Amino acid sequence: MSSSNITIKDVAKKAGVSIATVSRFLNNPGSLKENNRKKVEKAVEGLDYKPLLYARRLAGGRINTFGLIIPGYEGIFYSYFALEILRGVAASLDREGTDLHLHISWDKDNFNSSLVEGVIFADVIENDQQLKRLLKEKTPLVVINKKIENEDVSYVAINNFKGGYDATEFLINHGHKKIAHFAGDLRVQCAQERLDGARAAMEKNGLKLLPEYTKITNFSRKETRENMEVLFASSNMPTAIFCCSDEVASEVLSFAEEKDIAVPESLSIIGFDDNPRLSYGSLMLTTVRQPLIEMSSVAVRILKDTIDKKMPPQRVILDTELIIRDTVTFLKYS
Amino acid sequence: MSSSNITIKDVAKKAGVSIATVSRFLNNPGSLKENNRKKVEKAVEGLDYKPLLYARRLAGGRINTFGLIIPGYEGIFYSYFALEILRGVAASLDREGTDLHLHISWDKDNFNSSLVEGVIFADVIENDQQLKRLLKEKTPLVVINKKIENEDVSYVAINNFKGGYDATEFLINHGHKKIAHFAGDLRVQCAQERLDGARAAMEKNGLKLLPEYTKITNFSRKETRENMEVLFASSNMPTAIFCCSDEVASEVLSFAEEKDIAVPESLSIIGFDDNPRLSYGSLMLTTVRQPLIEMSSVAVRILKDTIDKKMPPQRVILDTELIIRDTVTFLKYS
DNA sequence: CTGAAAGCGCTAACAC
DNA sequence: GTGTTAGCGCTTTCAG
Repeated sequence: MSSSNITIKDVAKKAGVSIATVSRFLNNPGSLKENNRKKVEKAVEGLDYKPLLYARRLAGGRINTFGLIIPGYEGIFYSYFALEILRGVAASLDREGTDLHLHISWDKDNFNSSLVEGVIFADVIENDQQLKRLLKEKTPLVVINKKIENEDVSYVAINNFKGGYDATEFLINHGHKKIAHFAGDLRVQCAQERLDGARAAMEKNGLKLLPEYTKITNFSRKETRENMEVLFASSNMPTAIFCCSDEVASEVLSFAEEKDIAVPESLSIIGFDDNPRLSYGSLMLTTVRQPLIEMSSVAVRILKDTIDKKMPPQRVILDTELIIRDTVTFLKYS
Repeated sequence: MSSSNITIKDVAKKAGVSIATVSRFLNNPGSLKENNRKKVEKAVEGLDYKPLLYARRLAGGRINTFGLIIPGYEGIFYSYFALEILRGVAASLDREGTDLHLHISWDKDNFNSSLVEGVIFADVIENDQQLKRLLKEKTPLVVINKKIENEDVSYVAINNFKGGYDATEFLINHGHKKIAHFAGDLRVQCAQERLDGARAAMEKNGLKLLPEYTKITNFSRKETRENMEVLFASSNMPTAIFCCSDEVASEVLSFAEEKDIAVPESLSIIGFDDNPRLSYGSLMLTTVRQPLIEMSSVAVRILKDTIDKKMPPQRVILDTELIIRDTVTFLKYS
């Protein structure tokens, strides 16, 4: 229905060769005699012929398309993280002349890998089964943002633990002791790791991350606000908050503004992401940068290598970077 | 290589029926006898069978995938427009259980439609040939953001002329006469239409959009700045600028801040897009909102209708809305 | 309602 | 180098 109807046969007839020769022209032009190559080339162009990729694929050929699976998990598709990964992957693939098949994955696991040559997971959240299935089907794949240790699979992630550690220690070095952490959904690996890092930094410095200062926001603005309200109502506000994401930090910032809590004088804040939305204006967020674009391009590179060169799974961990801006200050001893 | 290897044959054997029956089960389960349906169902689940979509497609079946083509045109993939269309289309398709095949289109026209059932163009910029080709191939398609009048093709666009007109008239109604327009690349239809609208509003009110106040920014921050510098160096600054995009308006805003030009007191500004990035903070941008998400979902619906119900091409024009915020004020007569 | 069989357009042995 | 031919896994007549 949606094809131009000209097939390899038409090209063969017009060029006066067999369909096998046309196929060879398509896949390995160098193997043709100059003379034939020209004839076929002319025929292909004259007919504006494009091979039917699914037929090619069925016969064992390449289709030059990678899949990108983004977990349906809450608002992740609207998160800075997901969009940036999407951008990065799309840009990298574009450079390679590969197309992108995007799949938002809910609980159904209805992704059919037959339309792609390999798959990139933008994190794995509650879709481990899907990952396992694709692995079993021998689909070449690479996971971004989650370290999968119990399977033989490529991943590219960041050192969330160190990111959390550094941010928290930075706060401690500024004299803070009453430090809170607004964590993400702890079922999400990076959230747990950031929390672990924060906790480790506290303990390393003879402090403790108090339970009443450890709040689960699930990366959500709404839950962030609820937690801020609880904290604010208590008579025991922390002097600094390390947040699991810039989005969460942004909500803390708004809350502080509403309640006239001076930032950073009365409350220091650190985010996580380096979302450009929060890097300009009169109060720029101090945050932990994660190299999302680089993660994407590394993932694409790895996937290409596993497909083209049948390279074994690779595991890459990239570093975060603390970006120091306006929202942290030395604690005033009053 | 990336398939689970279980085919319709295996299912048929396990269920004790013919492959034709399995095929029927897949496409129209209602046509089977209760008894057989159950047997096949059990076999499919037991084997974790997923049909190979390319084989299905080759045999004439459905694959449930739409293509989205975004022009490679400069930084469009990084624009608010493109990302929002992408989001909107992805969200709509997700609701329908349809997958998305994303293609960034450069000058090569190497998009192969055989992997999709229909195509959505996020604007058409210097890839008219591609559009024509797909049309010739009878690929079901719909164009977003460009009115294609000389072909029989569906589109969903907005009334850019009216958007430009309203914005400019709003400025005029605030006493402005020295109004500038920072236009986009005029080869892009919406840019031309916004300019036309601005010009019409001026003339309707006995004014004229002066050549020296009509600047081509090509939607780029850099060119916006260059134009601002020229304007600023001249002794004849406008009192208001209507910009072709929020991005451009944002650059004007930055420039004004740097040069201590008070906004809106000395310079009123209107953008176009309603990019949320500029809708908060201490100075919120007055702008023309275009319903990008709605455009996306309408496009998806039209495409589905043309494929499923073979509906004829549809043309939809949505309205813009002037969002009044902080950056326009009445001109002070000094 | 079900089975047999003929392709869909292409690639990949296998001969020549 | 090139042509012939046998499938790839599925849908779809066509009989029964």
